[in-house]
Amino acid sequence: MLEERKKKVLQAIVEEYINTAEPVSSNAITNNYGLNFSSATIRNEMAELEKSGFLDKPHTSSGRVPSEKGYRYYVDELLKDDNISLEEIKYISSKLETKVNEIEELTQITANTISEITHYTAVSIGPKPATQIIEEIKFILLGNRMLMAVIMTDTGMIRETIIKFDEDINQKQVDTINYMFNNKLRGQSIEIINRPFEEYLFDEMKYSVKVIKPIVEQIKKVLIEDEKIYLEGANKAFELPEFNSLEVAKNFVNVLDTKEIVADMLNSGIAKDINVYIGKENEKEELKDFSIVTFKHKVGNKDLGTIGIIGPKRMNYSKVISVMKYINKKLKDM
Amino acid sequence: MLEERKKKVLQAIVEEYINTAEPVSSNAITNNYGLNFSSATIRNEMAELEKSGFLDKPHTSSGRVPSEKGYRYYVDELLKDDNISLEEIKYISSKLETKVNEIEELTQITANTISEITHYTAVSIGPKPATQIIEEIKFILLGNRMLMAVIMTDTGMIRETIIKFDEDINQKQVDTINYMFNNKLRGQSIEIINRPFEEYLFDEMKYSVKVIKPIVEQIKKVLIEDEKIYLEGANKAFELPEFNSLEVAKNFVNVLDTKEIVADMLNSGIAKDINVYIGKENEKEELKDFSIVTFKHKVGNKDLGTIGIIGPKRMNYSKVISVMKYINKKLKDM
DNA sequence: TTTTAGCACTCTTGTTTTTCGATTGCTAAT
DNA sequence: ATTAGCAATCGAAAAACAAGAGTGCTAAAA
Repeated sequence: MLEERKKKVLQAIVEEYINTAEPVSSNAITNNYGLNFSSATIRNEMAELEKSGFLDKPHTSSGRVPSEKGYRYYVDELLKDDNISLEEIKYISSKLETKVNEIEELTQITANTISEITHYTAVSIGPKPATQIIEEIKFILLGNRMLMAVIMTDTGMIRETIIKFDEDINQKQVDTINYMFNNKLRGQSIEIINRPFEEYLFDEMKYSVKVIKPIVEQIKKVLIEDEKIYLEGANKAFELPEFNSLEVAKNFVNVLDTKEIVADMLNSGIAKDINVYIGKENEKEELKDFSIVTFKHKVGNKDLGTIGIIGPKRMNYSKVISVMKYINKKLKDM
Repeated sequence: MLEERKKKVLQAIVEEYINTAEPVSSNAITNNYGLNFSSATIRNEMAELEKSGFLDKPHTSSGRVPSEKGYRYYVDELLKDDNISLEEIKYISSKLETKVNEIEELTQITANTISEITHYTAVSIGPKPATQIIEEIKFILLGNRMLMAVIMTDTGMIRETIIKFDEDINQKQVDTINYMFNNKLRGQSIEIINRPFEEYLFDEMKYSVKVIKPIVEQIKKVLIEDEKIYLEGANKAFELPEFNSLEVAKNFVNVLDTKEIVADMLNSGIAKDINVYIGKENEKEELKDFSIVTFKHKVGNKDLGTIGIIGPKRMNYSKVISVMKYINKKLKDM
């Protein structure tokens, strides 16, 4: 679609801009990026790239800046995804070999690793409840009026929650509850918990609404409503020049502080393992000044959690995507 | 120590500055705050207050700003701690009446409430491990190679963690572990876990290092190393004019991102229920531009968690302290 | 003795003007 | 098709200026 030289010019401008955060002049990329032409020639190419929407110009007499279309073309067609050094590979390996006890811990460590290598802020979230199957559920009596429920799913996720009662319960009752719930829930999708709780009542009606209802409600809360979101390296963003704008900085803090935005950001884009959203491509208005790269940690069809990198549109896509691809391979091997 | 009128002037300047964030001129406080004097008189007082270190002047021809000494005097001597409205009281009550299952949840809700009412950022941390007594510890077998340990303490804190093994364990073994650990740990301070793990070995040596060691290590990790910190309303700070300075904003995000700073900030100052640290009074260099007010949630001598408010030195101490005092009373009644 | 009116002086803030330099687009030569 | 050359454009930084807010001091008033 673009001639070879135009591609080179676009790539040069994107990469130069990613490095410098300054509008790129025709002079800056001549005799570089394999562009052995005079600045005048480059200028002509730049003018045409601007006309077709790949570049923007902050003002008449300034250099060029990639437009969102420009970034998109770069990401889709020009970017190299082997931008990862031996040291980085070693570092990743050492981090991922940490012994973890739970799947969500691994997702967190991965997010932390990506953040450290790319110097962008990372957020992570556990697997989506809807896709998970309940493998076992255990009730443990704590004291006389407290029950802990531990739910294990097929993805290796373990969630626990505490339920308090107004009256004493004994071990025999707990055994029955254990049996009842496992009978109803084992092998079912987590979503089943959304059904009216009456369904959990036994015919015998031994265990009344008083006992069953709070259990179901609490399990629902912890499994479906309470999406745990982890944040890594929020302060890293403040080193970037785009954060000299109060407006942008404020917006950023706001986004990270709003759970719903982050959750949405991570949950959109189911298609691929790695998804890139550039500026206004993001559904959420609040993210229009940022780029997001999400990475779905999957094994087969099983969703094990999602990690997102949030940074300026002038993000080092090549580095981020390279690291994610490498980690993806690494995790699949584990 | 200060004459009555000087106190009034100081108070007026502190409160005016808290409201406006602008240096306070002699004119601004005449015929106000009970100061029915001409601006010239006030000017003389201000000059003397400055000489004795209670006020600062950004430059020769500007109004006055409280110094840290000024704020300190205000907090210690002048501040009113009944700065709380009926609506606020109602709101607090409704929030604190939420049914919680765990002590740390209550601390979080309290932090959230304080943050919402004062519009400052709140951080919270659970009770200090050192002060807690282990009441019970339960081990639950999950699958064949995983153990969940649930530890309950006298403060109502419940912590759970998962331990993975390389080989199968059976229920009988779990029962023994249960018995062993409760035997050793029940009624002891959490700190006991810091002792060399060999002490947990039975004479019979039935359960080898292989089993005991990972359990002790994991419990140690979750109880002592892993201080859970919660953050409420980080974005609120960005509404304040002092955060227009990139420097300050950056510092702030950095502080909140560094667990150790926050933990230290919350753990210092054991003396009173409510502690105020103004600017450089904070031990940590990073906090020198901020004021911290911490609130220790205690029942008797038992530490149940700490909540901290972080904001500009120009903090509304009166509001913050009033709210905390009210909440303190309210919590004690529960 | 205390308070206040009056005024010169200081310093910040905001605005306008000027300067400087980077970069472009176009034209004409290569 | 490429490039050298150059006028034109615009922003960013510096300089110059004006306005205003506030002080400190002095001398008069209470």
